Amino acid sequence: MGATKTDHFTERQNQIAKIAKALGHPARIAIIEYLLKVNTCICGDIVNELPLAQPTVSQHLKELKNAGIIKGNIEGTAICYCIDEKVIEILNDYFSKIILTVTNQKCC
Amino acid sequence: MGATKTDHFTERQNQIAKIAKALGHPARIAIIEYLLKVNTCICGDIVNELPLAQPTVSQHLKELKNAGIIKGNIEGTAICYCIDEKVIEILNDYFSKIILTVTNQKCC
DNA sequence: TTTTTATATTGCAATATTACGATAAATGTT
DNA sequence: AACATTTATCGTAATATTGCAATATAAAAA
Repeated sequence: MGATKTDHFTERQNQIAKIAKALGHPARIAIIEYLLKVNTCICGDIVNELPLAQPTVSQHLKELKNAGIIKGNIEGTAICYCIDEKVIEILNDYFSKIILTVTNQKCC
Repeated sequence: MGATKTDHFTERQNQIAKIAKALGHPARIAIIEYLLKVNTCICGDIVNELPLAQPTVSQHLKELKNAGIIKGNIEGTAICYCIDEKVIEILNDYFSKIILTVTNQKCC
């Protein structure tokens, strides 16, 4: 196997899992932190920031884009990347609700 | 390859990625949502809630436990599982900060 | 003690992910 | 046009993940 049975779960569950999965790699977290640090969309330059080869970084960027976490605008030779707040907001709302429920929980 | 180069990233980046990765599967999201729904630690019963075989569920529970997202207390024959708010709080804080930074960002 | 019930572990097949060298594609520069 | 620069894609090797049947383990119940 190795293939996730996505059709057995709700769309919402698959959505959250997809976003979380895209964030489930330190290189992709590092990319996001870099985009936050420069505090603007950055054109080029991401490859030099990471300890990985250019095709690997490109692949990670593709996955972040695919999950809707970042967006890229072509700007001449380079591509401008920035974080798409919409998706981060979805995650944030989701976990906020979890926190609320959990803290009201009578538990072990 | 297939192995993540964790030693090239900060401990923090690896920590966030690890938690996110554990949440990156719809079955594990479904488990968490079930734990929230019953609103208490649940003994047994998780297997019947999911459209997956018992060993598969056991494996997903193990991964959630390994990431610190849930904790399990042995209670006779069954095991009581519940969400560990500490880890969810780490994620929530992390994404809250991202949201704050992103919304202040002048971007494409 | 034997049986039942609940969960974990093992072993395996199918598929996915990670990483990178080589190469392609696209655009700006000379 | 020829070249340089930047990012994407292809191909491939190593490893990880997913899922389940079979089996093991552990504790309660009979």
